[in-house]
Amino acid sequence: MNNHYHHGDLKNALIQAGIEILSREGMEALSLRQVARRAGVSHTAPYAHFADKQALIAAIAAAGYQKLYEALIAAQLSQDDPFARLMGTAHAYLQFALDEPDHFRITFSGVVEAEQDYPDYVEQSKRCFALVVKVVEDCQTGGLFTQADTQLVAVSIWSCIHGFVQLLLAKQLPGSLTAQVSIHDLFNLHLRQVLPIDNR
Amino acid sequence: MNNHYHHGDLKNALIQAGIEILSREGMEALSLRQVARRAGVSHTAPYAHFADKQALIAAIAAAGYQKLYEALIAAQLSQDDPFARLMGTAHAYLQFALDEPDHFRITFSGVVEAEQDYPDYVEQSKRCFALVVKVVEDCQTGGLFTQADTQLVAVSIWSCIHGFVQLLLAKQLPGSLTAQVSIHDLFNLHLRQVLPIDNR
DNA sequence: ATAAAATCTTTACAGTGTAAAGTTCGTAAG
DNA sequence: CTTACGAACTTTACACTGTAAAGATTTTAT
Repeated sequence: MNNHYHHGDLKNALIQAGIEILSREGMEALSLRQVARRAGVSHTAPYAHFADKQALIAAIAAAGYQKLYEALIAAQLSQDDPFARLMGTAHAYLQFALDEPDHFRITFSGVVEAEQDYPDYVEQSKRCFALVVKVVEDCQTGGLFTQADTQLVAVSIWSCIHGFVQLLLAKQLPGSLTAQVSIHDLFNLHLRQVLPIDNR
Repeated sequence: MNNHYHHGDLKNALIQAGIEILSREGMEALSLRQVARRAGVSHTAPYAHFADKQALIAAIAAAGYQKLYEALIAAQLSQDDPFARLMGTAHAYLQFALDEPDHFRITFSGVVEAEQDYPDYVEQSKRCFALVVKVVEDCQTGGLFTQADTQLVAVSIWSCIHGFVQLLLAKQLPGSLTAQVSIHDLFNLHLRQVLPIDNR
């Protein structure tokens, strides 16, 4: 019978509840007890699936990376031109951050301290970075980039978009810069470095 | 006599205590009660000087910006060449983040939600950004940059360094990139965009 | 069938943010 | 000089948090 025991898939329910709380009430409201409440279990039930709050956050962060990965994949598949793919990747990154600012923030918060303890999180992270590297490679093999060091170019591009998004979320950019407009300018500017001048 | 009343400069003592806690024990350990304990007052004494925890964090963040400002100023004064100043600025930014990672993080955490409620914080923030804009301007008037839009170039540069530092602190960059080495490469790469090719 | 393991609950405790009311002290007005 | 007041601080109180410990229920393995 349907007792309070054996929820079925509590682990994922907790992660999902956490994401919903982030979306509705923000980071401050994310507590183990609130998550448990929303999932309809006692406040210590999460400990059967997560060692501590950090572990739950790591799982939520991994889910954030996964969502980001899917958005990036979708953006890349919708474009043929390598440069357009790169641009679409940047937009998708920004869009995720704007849609789910607190989920985005917790994903990159560095709250996950001993990241080696959460292999899921590490793997999702690497997958995303690999996606950026790949699109950069495509640009290079397409003869678009003059720069040789793929990894360095990828880090440069990722840093630029990530920094922009972070500063935007933290409201540390001059108000005159609306997100949707300036991300395009910013990228055109940033990418002009690695492209032979003006072939787009 | 020296009763527990009228500490003298409790407000600043609390800010300093908070910074020390960040330095020694990290963000998790930063609580009003701990701060009060370290300052040698009761756990509600801070409420005479700060409306709530947010307000204390805003003050700590403002202090972080101030410290960053001083580091940037020092870096800029030690160089004559505009490009060297820009490079020094980037290094100083990174150095602050490496020296005091949690103070840096809380400064840019976006934890300060209603930032208009903390004019100190806003002003320190603007001062720092103005410093970046100024060094970019110097580069432009020195004929170094081909790009016209100073503000956009400044945002691009700031985003790149900030994103790199954030990703580094969150350990989201491939381990092969050691900070001190790659910040130089990254900046050479990033700045190559706005400089007429290869005059350094 | 029974033991073991996994999942969940109840109970308990120390730590947290903050509200409320009381205490002490500097200071300004009479 | 006194007195009253307001600022700075303490004590007390409460709801909430993370997490440890022990008990209850259900599944799984032997």
